[in-house]
Amino acid sequence: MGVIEYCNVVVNTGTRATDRLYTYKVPDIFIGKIKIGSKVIIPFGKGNKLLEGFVFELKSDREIKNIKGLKYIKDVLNDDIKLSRAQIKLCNWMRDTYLCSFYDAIQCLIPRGTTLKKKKVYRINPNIIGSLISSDEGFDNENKIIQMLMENKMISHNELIKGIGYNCNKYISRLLNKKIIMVEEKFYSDIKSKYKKVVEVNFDPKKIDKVLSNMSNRAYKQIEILKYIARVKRVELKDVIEKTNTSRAVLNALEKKNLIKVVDEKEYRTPVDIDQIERDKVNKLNWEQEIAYANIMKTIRNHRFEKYLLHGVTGSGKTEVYMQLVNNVIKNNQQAIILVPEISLTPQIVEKFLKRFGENVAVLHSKLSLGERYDQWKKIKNNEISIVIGARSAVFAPCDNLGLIIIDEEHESSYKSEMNPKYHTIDVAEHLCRENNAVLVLGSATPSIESYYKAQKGEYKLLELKNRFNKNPLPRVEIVDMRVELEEGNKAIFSRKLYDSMKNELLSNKQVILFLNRRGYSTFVSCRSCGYVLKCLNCDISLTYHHRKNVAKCHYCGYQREVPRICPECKSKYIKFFGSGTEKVEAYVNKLFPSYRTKRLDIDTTSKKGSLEKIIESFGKREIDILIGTQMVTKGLDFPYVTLVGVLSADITLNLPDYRANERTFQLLTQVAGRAGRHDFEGNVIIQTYSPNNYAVISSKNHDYKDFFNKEIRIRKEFCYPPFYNIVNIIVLGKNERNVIKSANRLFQKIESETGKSKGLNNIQLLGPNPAILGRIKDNYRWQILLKYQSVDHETIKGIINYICNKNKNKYIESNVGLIFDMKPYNIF
DNA sequence: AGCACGCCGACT
DNA sequence: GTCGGCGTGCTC
Repeated sequence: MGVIEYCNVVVNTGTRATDRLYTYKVPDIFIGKIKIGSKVIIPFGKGNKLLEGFVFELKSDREIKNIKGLKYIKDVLNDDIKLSRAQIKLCNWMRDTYLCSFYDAIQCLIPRGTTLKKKKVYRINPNIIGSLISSDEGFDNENKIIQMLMENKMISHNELIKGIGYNCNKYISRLLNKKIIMVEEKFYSDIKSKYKKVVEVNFDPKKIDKVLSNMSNRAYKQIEILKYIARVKRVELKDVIEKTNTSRAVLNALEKKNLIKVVDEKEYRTPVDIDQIERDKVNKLNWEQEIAYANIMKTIRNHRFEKYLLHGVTGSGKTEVYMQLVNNVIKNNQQAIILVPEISLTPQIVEKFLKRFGENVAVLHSKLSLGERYDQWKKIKNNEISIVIGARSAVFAPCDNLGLIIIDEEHESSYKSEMNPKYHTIDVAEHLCRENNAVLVLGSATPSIESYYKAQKGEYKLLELKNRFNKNPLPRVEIVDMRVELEEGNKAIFSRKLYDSMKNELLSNKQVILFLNRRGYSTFVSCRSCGYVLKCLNCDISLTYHHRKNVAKCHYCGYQREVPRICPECKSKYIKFFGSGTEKVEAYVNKLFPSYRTKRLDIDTTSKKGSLEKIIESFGKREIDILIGTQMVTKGLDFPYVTLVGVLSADITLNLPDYRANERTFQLLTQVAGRAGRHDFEGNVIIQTYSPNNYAVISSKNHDYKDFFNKEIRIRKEFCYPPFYNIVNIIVLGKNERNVIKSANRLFQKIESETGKSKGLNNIQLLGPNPAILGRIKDNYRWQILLKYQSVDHETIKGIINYICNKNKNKYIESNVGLIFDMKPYNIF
């Protein structure tokens, strides 16, 4: 191989149109310094605009076909963010898997705020600087600008506005025309590394007496410092000054005498105050935990890639298993990533890890500042931290030495990104573990149908924890048929059973959690008398009620119908859209139980920073008797005095316009029920519903996951849903509605003909093009095309979509019409 | 995205 | 005969 003189760069132009590698020549000064993954500045396009890019490949002259006409790399930013080879591999994999651009993928892997921005800076034309004085009299503002530029060599546009005012543009352009001043563009980033000054001893500390004997008697402050520094050897500057009661001047004198060294050291901003946290001891595992632990440990020790599904009932002690696995991984000098559905909703698991592992844990959460995030990234990259805990984006933590990824509550939909690229955390984690010969552990009390199916097929190794950690029984679950309540004259949202139980528990000083599920934007049409729900005949999905047109619509295939006046099933007139009215629940509870303390836990009451923690804390201290909450109460809460959980209506999730509605219901009911009776007191759960015979409701009452799985998997097969079939959603969007519709139609036809031509593709369903349910977002019209096909055909279909939509985009798509791909949609909204 | 090239109509 | 409208295509 010849000398590395060329490199292939991904350029950040901000469009998909330039989503490929561009070859640049490496100037001599950068040969050897430029690495794969380096951030570079390159000239691009006709105007040679300077842009940021990342080196994806290095090439020798022999490997480059078309050498003439190449431009040169302008700069290599070695102090900036750098991608590892593994990360570049991950980018390529993401682009291939999710049909996103290189830069979409890169954006996931680097800390936010590190993408360089540009600003205009002005300076005086150096050629005229001598002849400037006393000319141009009478132009006050122009002179003022010149004055400012004489004082500071360079001034940004913003600073000029501050000094002169918003009308400064016209003076600037006059000065530019007269060639008195010049403009140029400068790169900057929102994040700067923070440095601290550190003092180091610069003589042999053992020979301190000799050094001291050479000091003047008058230099008592210097002597003080020398004694101190000989003992500690290295200390932060501000600490020496404080401890020895001296000043910077004294240090300067010592520095001059070469007795100490003052160095800049990168300082990390630490978002968690570790000292405040008391440490926790290792708990002994019970035999079920021990089996799971030993199984996984064996693979970790062998450095083999393997995927485990840890199916453990609520309260079975999965976290303790996680922590002991992590402990072994870090002892091996490897890194571990622990993913949780949402960091703010799972403070208890985060706390457990901090108590066990202290400052070796990086907690990545959405409230970190850009600087904190950047520091954590660098710390992980430099292998100074071994454990990363965070929500889905933490899967991209730059661990070069990965041994283990744990995904807790793996069934949660928050692991699916709804931003571009619309990745699934489990897929990314799987890829990373495969590349690193690491182990992936998916944990859940209610595994997703897809994961459990994979476990059955042997793709995941299944490990089970069937008992609660402290041998407590699972709570007793009762179903209340709300149709009967209506029949017997109770039109209230509380059944008599739930009301009585609440009264009982509260009287004996216990706590109650009420769970209600509010999904404002999607309501369904149902009969309060018989429980009948309007569904799509093709898709077996609840129809969504649209207020404006008074119609019910299918989100999958676009089928729509009028809302009937009387129930087609039982002829009653109680058929209408399912009103949430959930804001009223709190008021209603207050009216029913005026002497008890009630608190609501939802997005409204927890939007303020720290308010969620506050509510949970005071609930833990039993300052609240009744906690009313949305999904937030289903996760992770672990309080001994909670003996009753009431689900106000299982129907809201049961009738989500989604093929996962039953799965979601089973998961939610099981999770929320798991909050009751975790410690010394027995737990009770009451589920109110209009569909008491639904299999999801019944299996969750019986705590029977397998029963639910067996019924659900049959329906998935029958109605052609995952895991047997896969769905792809292509969103066509743009500001011009006519162009969007035109493109969507052309795209649809092309996909139809291409998939028709491909041999061996059976049972493909193409739905659309339909306007997306949220038809207009940020001034963009959105239409969508859904493809449903057998999972085995995924690669073929992906190839066809990529060929039509990316490689030949401008043949079928109008300019300024964009495409977004969702290769595994969770929500068709 | 931007920027140049190019083909067509309006106007000095 | 020239100026400028915007559709088209490329960016190492």
